Amino acid sequence: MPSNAPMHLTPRKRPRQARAAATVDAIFEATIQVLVADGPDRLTTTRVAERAGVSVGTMYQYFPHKQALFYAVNERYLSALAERVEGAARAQHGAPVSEMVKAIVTTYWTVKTERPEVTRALYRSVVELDNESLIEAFAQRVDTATAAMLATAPDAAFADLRTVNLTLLTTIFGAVRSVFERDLPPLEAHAVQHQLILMCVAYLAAVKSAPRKAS
Amino acid sequence: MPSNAPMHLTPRKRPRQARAAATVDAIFEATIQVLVADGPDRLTTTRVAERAGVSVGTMYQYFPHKQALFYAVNERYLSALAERVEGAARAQHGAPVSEMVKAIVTTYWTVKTERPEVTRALYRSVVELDNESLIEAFAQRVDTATAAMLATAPDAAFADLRTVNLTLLTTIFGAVRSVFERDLPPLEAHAVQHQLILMCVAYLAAVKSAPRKAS
DNA sequence: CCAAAAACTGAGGAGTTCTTTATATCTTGA
DNA sequence: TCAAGATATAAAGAACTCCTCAGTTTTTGG
Repeated sequence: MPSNAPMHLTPRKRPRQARAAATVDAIFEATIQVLVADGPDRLTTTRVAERAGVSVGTMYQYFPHKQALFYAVNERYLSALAERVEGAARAQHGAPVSEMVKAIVTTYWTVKTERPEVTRALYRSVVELDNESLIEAFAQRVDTATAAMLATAPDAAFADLRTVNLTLLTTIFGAVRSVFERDLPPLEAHAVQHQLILMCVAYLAAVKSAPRKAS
Repeated sequence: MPSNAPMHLTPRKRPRQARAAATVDAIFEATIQVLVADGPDRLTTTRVAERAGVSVGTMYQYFPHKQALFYAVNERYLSALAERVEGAARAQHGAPVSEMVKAIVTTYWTVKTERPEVTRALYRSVVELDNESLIEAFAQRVDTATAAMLATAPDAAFADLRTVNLTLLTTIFGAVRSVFERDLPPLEAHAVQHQLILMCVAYLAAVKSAPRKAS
């Protein structure tokens, strides 16, 4: 909730009464629903308000403008996602790398797949705004968590942990996104998930204790 | 150019005179420029026309509506991209898998990086429309090309070539996209590119001649 | 050279969308 | 209980946007 978001995107005021908190929640929920049902460019303030069962004016009491709403929704989502991955990473401290990889891939994949339409809708919506800080913050959190995890691996050490970790995450995030974009049928998606784990494990085995980074 | 695009997205008429061809080109170019400069949701018919140095009416002579224009631009781009990758794949028939991987990754990465702002702009814009058929067609082309390539590898055979190929491409496409999304600095981006090749090679080594697909 | 075909123009109608604001209603704490 | 603060409302203005069409200009082929 407390965020280093660009100021122009921060909420206008916070709900103080219970009623207001419920309203804000309803607005968030409505935003996602509209996003899922109508797509990012049919998301209008009126539509969201209507769906949330409040008037437009109410929305503008909490969010200075549409973008801020968008931003807040994505922030929430990414924050929850980061939390899950952080948890998974923490749970694997000291485990063999193959277990680590498996856990991270599975967790990330699972979260993204739990509500596929939402995932898809948000993948599409992050585009609409200056998402740099959002992505950055998310990446930072996960980066840190998995780097710390990898450092505790008993069966491998990495000369350039930072790069290895970055590559791993880039690949995992990207692969999942690709699968969504191509809208692969569950069977193939699942197969890819499995192969992705193999791939990451093979990669880590190949680079572990390797000199710097071979040119 | 002849495409199996949804009919409602097909061009209205084709240019017959040289002048008209130039106009259409200018419109394409302008679309990309506006996309780069102003982003997808500030892309308006007026703005594009203005930038292209033609009147709005002219645009509507060739494209039935904005979406069709969008679609055409992306189709062009993806088609060119597919062509490059196909070429690279063809050139590697019979080469060792490590060379194959290197060539594909490098080619794809290079094309995407040649004009980074354009790449970024289009990554953002594909979202705006029913891009399924677009992505599908692109993926299909590349899939076919790389599968054919991999089948000729002298130093490896794959029990489930289809899945391996799919995984490979999903990963490569995704990783590149991720790098753009995170806006990694050139140094890190380059490092990841290198690592990605290692990763793919390690993966192929791990699964080659393997039984079916290990559960 | 000239008529027919092709290409181009751009003002403006019809419809949206964002956001403000004056007003009304609800909650809370003393 | 009741005033003050917190919330909610909905009408409406200003600003855009998409797309059309009646009319003009350019190109082409004979």
